[in-house]
Amino acid sequence: MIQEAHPALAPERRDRIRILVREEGVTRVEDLRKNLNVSVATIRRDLEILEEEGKVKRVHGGAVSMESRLEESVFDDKTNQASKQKKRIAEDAYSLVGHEESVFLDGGSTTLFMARLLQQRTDVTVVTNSLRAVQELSDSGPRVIFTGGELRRISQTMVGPLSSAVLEQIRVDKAFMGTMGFCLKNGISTTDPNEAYVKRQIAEHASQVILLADSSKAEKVSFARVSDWDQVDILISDHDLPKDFVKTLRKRGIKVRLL
Amino acid sequence: MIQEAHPALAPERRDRIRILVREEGVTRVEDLRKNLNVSVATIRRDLEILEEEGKVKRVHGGAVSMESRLEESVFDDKTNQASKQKKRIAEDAYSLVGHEESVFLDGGSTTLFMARLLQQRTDVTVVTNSLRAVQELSDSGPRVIFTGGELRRISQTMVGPLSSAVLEQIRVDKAFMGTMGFCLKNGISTTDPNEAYVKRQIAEHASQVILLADSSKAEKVSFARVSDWDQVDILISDHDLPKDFVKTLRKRGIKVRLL
DNA sequence: ATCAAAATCAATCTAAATCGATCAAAATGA
DNA sequence: TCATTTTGATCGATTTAGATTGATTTTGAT
Repeated sequence: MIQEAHPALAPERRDRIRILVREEGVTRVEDLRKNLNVSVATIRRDLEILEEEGKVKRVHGGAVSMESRLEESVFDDKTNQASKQKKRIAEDAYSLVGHEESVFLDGGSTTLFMARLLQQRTDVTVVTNSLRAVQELSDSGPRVIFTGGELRRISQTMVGPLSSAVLEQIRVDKAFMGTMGFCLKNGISTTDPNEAYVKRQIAEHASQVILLADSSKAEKVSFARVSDWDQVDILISDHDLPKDFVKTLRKRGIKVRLL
Repeated sequence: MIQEAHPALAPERRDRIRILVREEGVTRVEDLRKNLNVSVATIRRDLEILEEEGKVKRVHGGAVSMESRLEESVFDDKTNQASKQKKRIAEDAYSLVGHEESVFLDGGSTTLFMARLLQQRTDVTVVTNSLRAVQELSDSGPRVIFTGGELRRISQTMVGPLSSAVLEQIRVDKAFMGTMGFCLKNGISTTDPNEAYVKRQIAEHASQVILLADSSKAEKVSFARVSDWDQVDILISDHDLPKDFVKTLRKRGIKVRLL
């Protein structure tokens, strides 16, 4: 086996693959092989792992990124474990929506599943800054209030100061929020400061804040800080969440629902 | 089997097909084949899959897009004379959009054609309260500012007091407005008072108001009054507009462009 | 309306690319 | 050193794409 001077460590290589795939949208195995100077077998093994992690979707000849953009496939991908988890969380969250309540729906795939469930309801009011959520509800369903603002294409959400203009004028019973990461020490965080700002503002205008996040987001910290745990009333996650993590949160008075 | 240097991955190719079909409204198999450099058999197989996914509808000789629900009614209908007229008007209106300008796009099918044209531009800012326009521009294109508000399902626009909260904070160089009816005596009118209110507000915040309306709307009066003619700077319509109608408007200082 | 020619389609088959499983070689860490 | 993990190579199995052929649909002329 011939190795180059600086053989990348496995996780490092996988991260490079993930980024390459994300940047291209889709990438073929052969291109990755040439790029990383390893055998196709290695690439395949890496892709297999990345698929389990929900980062990419494997297709014949290569892989499609599941991060950002083209992930219209979140719905299609029924086999994906991560996707199933999100769906379960969304269903549980939906069960919390009471009669004639008003709710806020954040961007992200978990809340998108919720939007789909809310299609059946006509007694509630849904406030959202997620373009996809609005699309789900644009034919029929509840009353829909959309926060305006500037379109952030990567997340398909509306952000920025103009969103605030609308948000300042409303209150909701329950805010269902997604997140990119949450940890005990630093609270909740996401990638974009503008989005973080919108989330923070919503949290302030909601009677109850419900965080939807599968365990893969645990102990991860993103660039933009959203809020501390004292803003959160309920966390809905899954059983892979570390026990002491759950314990600590409950001690702080946060209801934790594990699915 | 002969392969070229960079054969597109199957999902990538299908996505390109989906987009090509969406952009054209309807596309023939043969055109897709030439575009993508694959055999017709492959195109057919792809269309079969896209049809299962509900993205396109297959017809003899090609496929029709099922996305952007408007295709069904408006884009589809290439033979429809009214539709052609609207497209011409939209193209003329688009030619008025200068470099780095900010424009407002109203709801309605004519402005939707404009949205489609604006997809290519990245130097402008588009403000709109039309959900469909945002959908057109959600993948790529100019900066998009969406007015928030309550979703009015029938027109797929955002209306109500919350829209105002955003509109009050912005100004545009040009506002492109559709209408349900316009007549010399009563000015411009539309069906819904909420929408009329939004239009009025936009007109006040635009340096130039450009009315897009084919001649079928002439001398029609709808329920909700939008504004008088003195608000309008340019009218783009077609040659079927009565001559004295044009004359009177020009006398009042309104530029009239007939196509 | 009817028919025939042309175009398009669906089904089948073949070749090529890709994949998954397995095993051997290499690297890693105790 | 030896055990463990990681990587690379091989080979039969699977998937995909292109070509062919007969069936179906559309078109245009009567």
